[in-house]
Amino acid sequence: MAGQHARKRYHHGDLRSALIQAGTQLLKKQGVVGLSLRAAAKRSGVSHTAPYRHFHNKEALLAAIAAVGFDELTAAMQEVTTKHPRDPSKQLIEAGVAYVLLAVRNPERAQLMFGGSIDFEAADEALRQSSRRAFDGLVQIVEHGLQAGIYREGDVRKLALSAWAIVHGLATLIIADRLKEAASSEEQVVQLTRYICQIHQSGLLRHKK
Amino acid sequence: MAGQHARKRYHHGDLRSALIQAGTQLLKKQGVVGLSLRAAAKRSGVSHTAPYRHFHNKEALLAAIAAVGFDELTAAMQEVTTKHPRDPSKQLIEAGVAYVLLAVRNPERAQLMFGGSIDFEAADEALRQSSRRAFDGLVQIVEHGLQAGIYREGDVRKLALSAWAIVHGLATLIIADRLKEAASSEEQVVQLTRYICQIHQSGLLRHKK
DNA sequence: ACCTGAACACCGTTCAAGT
DNA sequence: ACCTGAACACCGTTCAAGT
Repeated sequence: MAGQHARKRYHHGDLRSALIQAGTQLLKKQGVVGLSLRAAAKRSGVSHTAPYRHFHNKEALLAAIAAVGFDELTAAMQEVTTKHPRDPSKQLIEAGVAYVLLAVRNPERAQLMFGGSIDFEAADEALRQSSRRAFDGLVQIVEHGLQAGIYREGDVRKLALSAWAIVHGLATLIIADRLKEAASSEEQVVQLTRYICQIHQSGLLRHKK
Repeated sequence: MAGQHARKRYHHGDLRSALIQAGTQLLKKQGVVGLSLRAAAKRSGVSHTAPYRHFHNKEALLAAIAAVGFDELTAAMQEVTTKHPRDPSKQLIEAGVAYVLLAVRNPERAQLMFGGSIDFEAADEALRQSSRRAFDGLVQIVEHGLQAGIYREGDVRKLALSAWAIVHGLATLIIADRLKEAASSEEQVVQLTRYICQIHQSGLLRHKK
């Protein structure tokens, strides 16, 4: 009879986590539009003003949900790096694949992370760090390539930015459903991402003219 | 004394255009969040239900605003092509610059165009065409390069997609304020875009190993 | 044809009050 | 400390009714 998501104690216990979880579920099921503070509160069995004890406003909840995504992304990058040690070329390609896969597997959350609904300048320090760590993972991979002498000379961060831009663009285009025919199955997405990343990496390489 | 945006006739005359214009202004001033059907109606001097005579729902107004952006993008691409005839390499770089500049000069609208708030699959045929034409402009530029024999062999659309992804990603990152230090002035944006596009294009070129 | 006003079911946010 | 309920100023959308 009791609400399935409600807790019975007056003090919830861990409302903050419950709201993040409820928000993530709402996001997955109803999209960014269906993610409201009031709905997350209801789902957590709490009044619609309770969230304000834990989040300054709606954007703070969105930021917390996005931060989880950036942490997962950072973890995925590190996994790729350790999985292919001493092969910076493969690291870069597979980091790209990981980036795009994370997006297509949770497009609603990716839209939150990448879609511009969150003002990163004004955001929580926690979110800023989470998102920066993800980019730093990419910078390190490019750094490996530079140290191995396979890439052209240049500012590491700018070279890494070019890699970031191409996977970010691809991920964004896919989740915006702009590439329906070219990237419908996950397998197609992986193949396409590898192809695109290889073109890019070939631009990064030292070449004899 | 009369509302500055109001018209006096019972029939507005061109409410559809007025709403698109009002919406575009609201978007520029208040961001996507401030763009409501009710606010656009008020600004056009009309009741809050009048827009439904011209737009099936809110998303249809958003789509109409975005379509203007895609048409401008297509025009910018064509301008680049005619400005640098018989130089597909320069065409590709400058098309990238045009793409990114269009975004940074109207970031709110770009967020609408690229941010995933619009479901392109379900959208108006007009919007679908507008956005496809913009991509086709890029495909043509890559096609020129292939015909000139400067690029590696490959599926035109996939090669063009790689170019699309990198400028799209760069534009998206910039308007999401994720590149504050590297791209604050418009001049910096142009330089950075050229640099990134050159790396990418170098990956597209035929190379002697 | 085109527009209005009332109504409905939602929002985010604030604030005095309760436990 | 943490939570509630009422209140405010908004939304998008529908629908009978007006010109």
